[in-house]
Amino acid sequence: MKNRLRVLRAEHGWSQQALADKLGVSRQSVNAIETGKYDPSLPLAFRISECFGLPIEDIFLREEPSS
Amino acid sequence: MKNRLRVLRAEHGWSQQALADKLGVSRQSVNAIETGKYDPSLPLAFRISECFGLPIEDIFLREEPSS
DNA sequence: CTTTTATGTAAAGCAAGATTGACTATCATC
DNA sequence: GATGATAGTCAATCTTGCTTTACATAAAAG
Repeated sequence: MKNRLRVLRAEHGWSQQALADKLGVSRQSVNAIETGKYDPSLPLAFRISECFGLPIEDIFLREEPSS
Repeated sequence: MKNRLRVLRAEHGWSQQALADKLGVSRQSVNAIETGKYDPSLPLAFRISECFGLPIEDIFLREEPSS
C-alpha cells in the first residue's frame, strides 16, 4: 500500500509529531507509515481519514490491483 | 469498529468459505471479522471493499466518533 | 558555535491481526 | 439415520502494528 500522507501533512503544515498527537500515536508510527514500513490498522486509517477530511481511498492506494 | 460484512455476504449469497477464497484469507478470518473478534488489516479491508464494490466507509463503521 | 526543531532509523517488547487444525452444532437432503 | 455444507469457536502459532528509548543527521535560529 502506498499513501499520500507525507504530501497531505505538508499541505497542512504539520510536523510528524503534530500529526501523531492528533492521531494519538507515536511520531515513529507516523514516520513508519509515511516511509512505507507498514500499513496502519483500519481504526487508525479511519482516524487519518478524518484528520484530513478525505475518504480512505483518497489517502491510501492499492498497489496490487486484482490481477 | 462494526461492519456490515454478514449482511453484504448474505446479499451476494456467498458462504464464509467462498468469500474467504475470494479474499485470500481463511474461513476463520472471515468469521472472526463478521463476529467482531477483530478488525481486518487495511489491505484486507481494501480487498473486501473491492469484493463488494463499495467504499470502505460503507462497509466498516466507526464507533468512536471524534468526541 | 550552540541550541532547537524536524526527521530517519534501530532494538526490544507488547498487543492485535491472521493463520491452521480440530471439534461442535445445525440444517437440508438423500 | 447417514452425509454433506455451513457456521461458531477454541488452542496454538506466527506476523505485523505500535510502543518506548535511544541515537544520528540536517537545517534553522539564537
